[in-house]
Amino acid sequence: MNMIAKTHVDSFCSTCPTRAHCIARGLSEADLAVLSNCMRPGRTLAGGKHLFLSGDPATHQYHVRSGTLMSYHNNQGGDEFVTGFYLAGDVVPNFVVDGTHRHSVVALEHASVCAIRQSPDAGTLNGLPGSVWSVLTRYAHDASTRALSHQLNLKIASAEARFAGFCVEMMRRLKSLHRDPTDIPTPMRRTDIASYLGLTLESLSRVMSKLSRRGIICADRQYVKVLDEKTLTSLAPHLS
Amino acid sequence: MNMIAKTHVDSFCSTCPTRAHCIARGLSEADLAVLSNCMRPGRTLAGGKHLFLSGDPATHQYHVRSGTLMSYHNNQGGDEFVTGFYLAGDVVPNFVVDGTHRHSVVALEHASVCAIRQSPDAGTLNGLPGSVWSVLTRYAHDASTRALSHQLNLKIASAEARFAGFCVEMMRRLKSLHRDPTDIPTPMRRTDIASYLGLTLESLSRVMSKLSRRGIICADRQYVKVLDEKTLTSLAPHLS
DNA sequence: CGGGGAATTTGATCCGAATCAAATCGAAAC
DNA sequence: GTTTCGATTTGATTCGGATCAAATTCCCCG
Repeated sequence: MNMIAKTHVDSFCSTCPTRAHCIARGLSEADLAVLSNCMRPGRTLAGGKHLFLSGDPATHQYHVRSGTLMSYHNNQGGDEFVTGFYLAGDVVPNFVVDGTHRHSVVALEHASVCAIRQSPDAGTLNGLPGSVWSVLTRYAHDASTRALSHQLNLKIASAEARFAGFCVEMMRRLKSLHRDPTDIPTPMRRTDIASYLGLTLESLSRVMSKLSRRGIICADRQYVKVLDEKTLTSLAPHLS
Repeated sequence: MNMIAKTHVDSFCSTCPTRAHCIARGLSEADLAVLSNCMRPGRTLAGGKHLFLSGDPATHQYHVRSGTLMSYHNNQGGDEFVTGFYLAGDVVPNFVVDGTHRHSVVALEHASVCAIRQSPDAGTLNGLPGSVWSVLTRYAHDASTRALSHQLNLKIASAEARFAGFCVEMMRRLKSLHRDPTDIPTPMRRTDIASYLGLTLESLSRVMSKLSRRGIICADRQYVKVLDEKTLTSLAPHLS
């Protein structure tokens, strides 16, 4: 994978042209010096080259120093979705499940990025407990992973697929909490679910009625009981 | 605002039922103790109560300890979009522009959350330079803000509004880089933009042709020149 | 300068979700 | 138990984007 090319460390934050607009904006010279200890040398990419590929282990968090990057996700169904474009100063969002990237990032033109390690090297922490570091980086991972996953769901035109995606997503979370995934609690209103899925209340209702008639779910005001998890999952092929 | 209720600090991570599933998962007892110094006492919310409202200053990052929360965004157009649901262990994404929240978060049922300060209190850092802390938290802010903004764009059905939203978003970034916002570089293919917007290549092409005919933009393979920024912005009313 | 192939635009038709409208269900109050 | 109002379901129609198809433009290369 060779995620971080061992290029030379010449100019870092203090000489960076993007300094005023990146996540390190507003820091003093002294702070920048400290920060440099936690950052890795910027990596440069020729247009068309990948920063990382879907499936690579997620070890760093990146932000753009110059150029333009693009991220895209390919599901097993074969279709590909572009999930974002990134200019100088932008953070490249992490879409990580089980420690590996779930989207690929490619340079659209000559570009360079800065990197910060998910698990910092010993010695770079200046006294910061590793636990605090890892929790802070997990914030960034978790929030963007969830948001990107939902983005994919919204790009699916079919109302049925969107609702199935919602159920699959909820089931995943319930599983991770060791709760029964086939009992999806719905303390929110139908209107809220519809709004979340970018559908009208009526469309959502129709989809739910149809799935109920087909014996795939059984909906109640408080719960959605999943009767046929396999079929329901197959209706949301876009979620990898 | 009283964002953090001064409730008593009884049980923290070490006695938390969600401990195994939250962002602090996998940490040792010793690490949890260190982490507790950086965390604020959990806040409990009755169903229907807000964790924060759109417009409140963004001072903390939250994750859910128990219960269910919902986030929603209301733009000036008056319509409201639900942006997410959060269960125990989930990170509540920050949608922050200029230091204030751009979405509201409400408890759907009795819930409790843990909070970590954006700017840590002196004394909680154990020697950690504040710069590193703020950069790490900005990663989380920036990534989820961008993703949530795009989510809103995808919920807009109209192809025209989506493309306008894309342009507005790009213009914002160019402005923050002090580059000419009316010259949007497009090093990506039309297919990529269409995929990003959840449209077909043909629909995107039609929209761009129409806006060109109306004299609002002038598109080239490499650039989109914005001729009438005001009108273009008015076509994307969903982006606040 | 001309040829070839990919990228993009334009056209015609179809389909599914939005919209408008009305009926039914359900929980809380009386 | 009944009333009542909001939440949800169901129905009929409309509209916009997807799809299928074809023309055109733009580059790259010889």
